[in-house]
Amino acid sequence: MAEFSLNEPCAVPRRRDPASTRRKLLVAARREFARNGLAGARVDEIAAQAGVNKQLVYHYFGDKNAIYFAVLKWMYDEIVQHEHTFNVDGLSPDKALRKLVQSSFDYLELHPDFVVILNDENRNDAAHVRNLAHFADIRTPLLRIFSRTLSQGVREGLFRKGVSPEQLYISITALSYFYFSGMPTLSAILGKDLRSKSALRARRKHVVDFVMQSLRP
Amino acid sequence: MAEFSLNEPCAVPRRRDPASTRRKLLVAARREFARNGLAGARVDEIAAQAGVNKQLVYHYFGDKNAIYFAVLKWMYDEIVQHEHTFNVDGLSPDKALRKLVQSSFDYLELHPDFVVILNDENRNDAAHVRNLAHFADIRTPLLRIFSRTLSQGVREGLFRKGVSPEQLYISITALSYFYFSGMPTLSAILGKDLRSKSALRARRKHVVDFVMQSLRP
DNA sequence: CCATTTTTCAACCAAGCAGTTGATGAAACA
DNA sequence: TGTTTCATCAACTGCTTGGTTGAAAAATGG
Repeated sequence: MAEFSLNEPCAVPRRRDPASTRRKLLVAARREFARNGLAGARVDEIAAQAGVNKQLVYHYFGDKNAIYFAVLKWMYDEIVQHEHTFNVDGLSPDKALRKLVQSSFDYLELHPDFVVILNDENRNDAAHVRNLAHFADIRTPLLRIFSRTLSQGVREGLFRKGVSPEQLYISITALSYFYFSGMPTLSAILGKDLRSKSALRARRKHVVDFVMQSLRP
Repeated sequence: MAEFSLNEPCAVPRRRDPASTRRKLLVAARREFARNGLAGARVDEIAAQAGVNKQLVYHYFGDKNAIYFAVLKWMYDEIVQHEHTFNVDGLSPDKALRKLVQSSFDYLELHPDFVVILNDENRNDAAHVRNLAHFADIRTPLLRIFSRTLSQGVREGLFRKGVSPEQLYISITALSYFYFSGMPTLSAILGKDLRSKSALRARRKHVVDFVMQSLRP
């Protein structure tokens, strides 16, 4: 009987490509953590989705927590990079704020993984985000832009006085974030699909209006 | 050598008290699910915290999912009951809304478990909440009160036109909910403790102002 | 007091899981 | 070409965990 092994070298021999393997693992991990959270995620599943052996998770990252941390750092870098592309120079404070609110809504719409992983991080008492703070100033660039825009708008008489930039930052984030983060239960409660094109458009408009109206002098 | 068993009847013999046992299990489960989510929660831990044998979880509820569902239903009943105590009759729409916004903030402050369990439910795509919808109309009473108050305020010229009650419901909830749900990461980012008395008071005031200002005609 | 039902429990099991081991073979470089 | 380094893998280990079993103890009811 002829020996026939599934383990012989493939017709297309696999190449050694550590960078690509690492990246594939990160992508798979992000999906898996988003779907199931840190506790619910399965290392086997991450490896399978990445199409590599489970041991490589340990080889490249150390353990489950370490790859989770790497995913978190990756997401954070993405956000900071994105926020650095914001350009509101030359815009009046109200136009600028409008644009910023829209941007933060759009970002969350395009990155559902971020929302759900951040939720998990919060349940875990931000243990890893706190750790991230050792590497970098995690105060997002957006907060600084908000502060500048707000105070400039107040000076120009476009916005009312007495609004704290930090509170505003939390509120603007909240209005968009909660919509996406609570979408499943909200959809169930309201009995409509909040992910539909029209629902998204309606929410986006409401959020912008709500903020701008609130800041009127 | 004298026999000495840890299993002999206790000095204070345990009483059979199914109702109390069930309740103790629910309380423990709620804590455990809040701390670790559905996937992360340990049935052994629930039983231990309740001070009873693990098998009682299965005896009274069936399986892990079933007790999770029971916790969810319990929380929901609590909320509905709480919202039924709202009484804004006789108040002008603006006073009424102010009171409602404060109440929803206060409720979340007093029920951190609720926030964190609802987050988990959302990550699970609201699978259980959807199920809850088979038992009852889960559209919360609060939504109806909002609707009435809003339209009355518009009629009386106290609020601007064109605000959808559903969007308003989402926004008011968002402004408070996100503060609590995102507290760990927000605290890390802003570098201050958002759970402190003064921070809570400041946020509460901001939320109320933010909403009321936004609704001005 | 005895039979029956309900509540409680310790011990156990099978499956699933994070993490380990030891080997193979491709690159790198001498 | 020989040696070293490192990416890759299959198979395994030990522990955790959801769930089961069979029976003792407490109430119930005659």
